[in-house]
Amino acid sequence: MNDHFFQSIEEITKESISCLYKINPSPKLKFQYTKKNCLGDLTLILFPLSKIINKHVEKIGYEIGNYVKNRFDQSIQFSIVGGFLNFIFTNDYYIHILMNMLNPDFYKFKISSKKIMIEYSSPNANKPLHLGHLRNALLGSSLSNILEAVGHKVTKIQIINDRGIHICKSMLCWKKFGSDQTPNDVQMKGDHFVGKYYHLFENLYQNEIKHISKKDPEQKVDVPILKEARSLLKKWENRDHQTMHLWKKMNEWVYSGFEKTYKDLGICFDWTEYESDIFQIGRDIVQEGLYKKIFYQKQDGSICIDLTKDGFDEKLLLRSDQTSLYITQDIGNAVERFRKHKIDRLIYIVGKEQDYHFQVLFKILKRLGYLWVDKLHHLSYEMVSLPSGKMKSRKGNVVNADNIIVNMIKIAEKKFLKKSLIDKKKESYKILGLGALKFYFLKIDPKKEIIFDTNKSIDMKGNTGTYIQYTYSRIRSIEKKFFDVCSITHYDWFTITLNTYEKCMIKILQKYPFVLNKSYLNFNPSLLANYIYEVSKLFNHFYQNKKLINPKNVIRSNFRMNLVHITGNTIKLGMNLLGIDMIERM
RNA sequence: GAUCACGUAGCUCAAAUGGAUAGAGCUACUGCCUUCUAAGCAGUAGGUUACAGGUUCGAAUCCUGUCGUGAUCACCA
Repeated sequence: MNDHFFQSIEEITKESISCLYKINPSPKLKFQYTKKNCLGDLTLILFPLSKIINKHVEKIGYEIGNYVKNRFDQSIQFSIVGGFLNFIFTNDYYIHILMNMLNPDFYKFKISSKKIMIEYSSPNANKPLHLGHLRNALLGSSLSNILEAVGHKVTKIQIINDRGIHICKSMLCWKKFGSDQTPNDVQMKGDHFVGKYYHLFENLYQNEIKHISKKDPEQKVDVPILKEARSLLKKWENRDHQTMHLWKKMNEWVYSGFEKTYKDLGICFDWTEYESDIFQIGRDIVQEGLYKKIFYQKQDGSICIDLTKDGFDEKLLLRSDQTSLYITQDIGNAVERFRKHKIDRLIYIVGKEQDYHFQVLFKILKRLGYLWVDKLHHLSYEMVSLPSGKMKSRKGNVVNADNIIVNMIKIAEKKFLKKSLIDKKKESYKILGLGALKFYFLKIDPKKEIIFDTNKSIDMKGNTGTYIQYTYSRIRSIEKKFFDVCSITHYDWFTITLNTYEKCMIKILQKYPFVLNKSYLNFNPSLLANYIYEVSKLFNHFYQNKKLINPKNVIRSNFRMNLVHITGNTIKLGMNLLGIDMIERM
């Protein structure tokens, strides 16, 4: 066997250029996978080279092509179309690739090994998680998996907003109208229970401001119910015993509700931060910045930074009464996270409505002179909306995550009962329903809006989680069948002439590390999701057109089973990184 | 109004960061189960990539402008 088989064509091509044209260091080469309808497997784009070498593209193509072909002892062929040098793998080369993939090392990556902290989900402690949180949490969770898969050490955190006026609103209403009921008394999830009182407040408030004239909007802040909420906040700030007790109690209800939702979704965190613990941090840094004249103090005592030179406005960092703001906390928290945990990167998964906030935050930290500013990343994602438009809590059209989860599982059960589901278990419906839901959310590019139609629910055909699940179960079922009718032989595959389906499968399976890396570099799980779909689709073409098991041709059946097995593993590996469980039979 | 993001088939989404003839699924119609799982496969139909310029060997992708949608523009979070 020749070593060249496991050396990449890219490397040999690079070598050819320094050898043939004496260019050092060799220029960045533009490789791509050959387009579907062109002959070939890997393509080198010659236009940029032609400029550097100052020769006609075709001439360069022949020279490089021949060099590579010879170095691979003719097991790579090539053709030139326009400015594209297409390398064509021969039969043997494909078989070598397959054998390479059978080595478990193919799936072990150490692309990079950094300590990365990733913050996601981060809900308010006064209502259940909704579709927006669902997208956020699924993104964060799967991205964490992807980061780990390429070798990073990942710390997953959520930060719960458990203090402030909005928390006092639900507390107030429970005090007034809750008649001492607990979630248990009414058989409700704790977060839904508390959310009920939060919405009650909003309704009462809307009712009170209805009569306020538009000419005097300032009156809105003076309506009785809001005054009451503010006085409760004051009590909380003064650590009034009763208020603290109620606050803790209600928060615990909410957290137990969150826990259930997260558990259903298979989402977890390494730890949770609470704003009530950290909202004061950052004040020292603001004082320090003031001392260093990076910030300035206004007449009323408030502290600001002027960011107009950077295209932003003036930003308030500490109120005139010296209380801190969200940004104050975020400054302090970022500094703390780097100092305490010695992290190399910090990723915030937060919706795009906070793009400006993060731009300003990063700019302020830069002005303060922190060198790790470029290690911060805000992964911004578009909103989830309904066909009727945006979800707005005031409009009352917020779809909570629990309802969707329950609904999906129900749909799965209903649909699958009609089919010949082999594993008629509750657990299977759950996996199938949630898998469809998660895939639906993750296959879409984070920066694109998701329009979620609860009536249409989620498709089970075509580019869906269910399609992939079905393909996977089919694969496992074929493997079982194989052992019933065929025996295992040793590799003797070089006598086999591969057909197009087999070549396509090998080609796409070989892309897995490339796709995973791309997914990581772009912080984008949708790339992986779309790839898994592609793998499934190609497999189904293969399956429908070729008989995979044939007891009369044991060698070929063995070869195909190895290919099938790798396909199944790749699908499972990828889906698991998306946070989706797979079932073996359906 | 200003800033930012997005605009691809009737609908939902792709397109290897500037590459070859822009691809899938849904929907509609036509075929394929005595044979490894038909939740599948094969086929037909559907496009001036919002519009107009520009940059170069080459643009859905980069630049400028216009239009449309959304987000942000608090001593809110």
